[in-house]
Amino acid sequence: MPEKKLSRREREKQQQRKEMLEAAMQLFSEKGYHNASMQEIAEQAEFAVGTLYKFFKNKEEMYKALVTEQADRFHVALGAALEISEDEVEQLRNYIQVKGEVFMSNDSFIRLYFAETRGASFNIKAGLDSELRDLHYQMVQRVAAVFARGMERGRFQQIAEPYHLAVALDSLCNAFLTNWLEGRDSYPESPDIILNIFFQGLLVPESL
Amino acid sequence: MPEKKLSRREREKQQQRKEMLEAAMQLFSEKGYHNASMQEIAEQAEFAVGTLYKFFKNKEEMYKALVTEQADRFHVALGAALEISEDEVEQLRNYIQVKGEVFMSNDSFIRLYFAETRGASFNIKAGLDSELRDLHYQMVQRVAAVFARGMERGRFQQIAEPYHLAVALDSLCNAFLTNWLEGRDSYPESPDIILNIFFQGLLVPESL
DNA sequence: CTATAAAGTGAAGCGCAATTCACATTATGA
DNA sequence: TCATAATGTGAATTGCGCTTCACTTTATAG
Repeated sequence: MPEKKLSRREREKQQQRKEMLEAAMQLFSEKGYHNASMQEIAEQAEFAVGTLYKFFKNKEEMYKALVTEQADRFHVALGAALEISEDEVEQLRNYIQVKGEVFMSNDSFIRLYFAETRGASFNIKAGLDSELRDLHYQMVQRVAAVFARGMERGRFQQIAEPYHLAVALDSLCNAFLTNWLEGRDSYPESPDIILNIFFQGLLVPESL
Repeated sequence: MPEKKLSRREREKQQQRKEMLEAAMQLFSEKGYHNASMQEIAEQAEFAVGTLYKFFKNKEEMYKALVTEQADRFHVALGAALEISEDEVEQLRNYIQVKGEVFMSNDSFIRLYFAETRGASFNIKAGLDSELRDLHYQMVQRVAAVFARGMERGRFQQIAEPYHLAVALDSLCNAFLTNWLEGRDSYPESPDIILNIFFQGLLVPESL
């Protein structure tokens, strides 16, 4: 990573860009892509509209930059969570934990992310949604690998395909996060609440 | 239900209305609310734009009518699925089954429904999304009641709160449906694949 | 068949918001 | 200090798409 290569001016521009994206993030997540105007974003960021266009070719590019940059950050964090431990259960626990932490501290982003990856994305003509979905798919595959390894090692029972389990785990996290977003419930303090649903069989063994 | 009260003309109008909504459904689900124009919808439905406005006050009302009518149908079907059997496991099985069936045969609708209930809904100024979310919430509560009753009767173990289990089960279905929508995978033939994730504990019991 | 009403049409009006660009302001450095 | 370039500005332009409504077509009934 080139670090100190940046002149004062360049750092300043980075900062401005960042502030524009922050304003955009807030408005897009509040009102959606089509209901947030460039005018508003400019005001919120305390720039003139024209200045936004010095940084971004158009509204769509701005939105793309916003979403992809955040999504990258997010996926890097999730990936790292899977690397912390060698133990499969710990890996899953960390995944749930980090996913919750990152989302809860970026609730503007979470709205956009869900809108793009879970609802049909209707904001942008093409490309962005499939790009994000691929990122997400890769992440699910990495989680699937954890399940697979746990099975190979005899740690997990083979109650379903690893990929299905990964989809299931990820969707559980999302469901609880959505609930939290809607203020219906809190995201579980402990990842174990989510893990338990997987790890404990619900049905009472038939004792005929 | 008033049935045969309709004159020929009135039946005709119902039919026209239905065709308009079908065209709208297709375009909204393909391109999203803001990218589907009334012009296009009119062409698709083989009416003039003006005629659409004889049936719907404006674009937003049309969209609302579309989504709420479909969502009602859908929730009625789901509710009925829970009534088919007395047995808790069967009730859950039917829920999963019917949810899959209804969605798979209305894949245009599923896109809109997910966009409205799972992503942040940015299409409509106010009201619709919260209305749908409430419907959905009530459905989840009904599923939660099934879990609760199963626990009371000693059929289920108390591995998590009934409401959490219901959220979990519902989100699993959605995750598999989303996967199917994206063409990554098929929705499980049998509801048991989803149920197994709940009913079988994943972790191998420690045998020290 | 004719008059009247009901239904259907689509070109034109209108407002909104993305984008542009001529100008103003600020920074640079000679 | 002043000339020049880089940056920032926001009013004006532009185009799009919802909505309207005067008109045409079709149905009804006398």
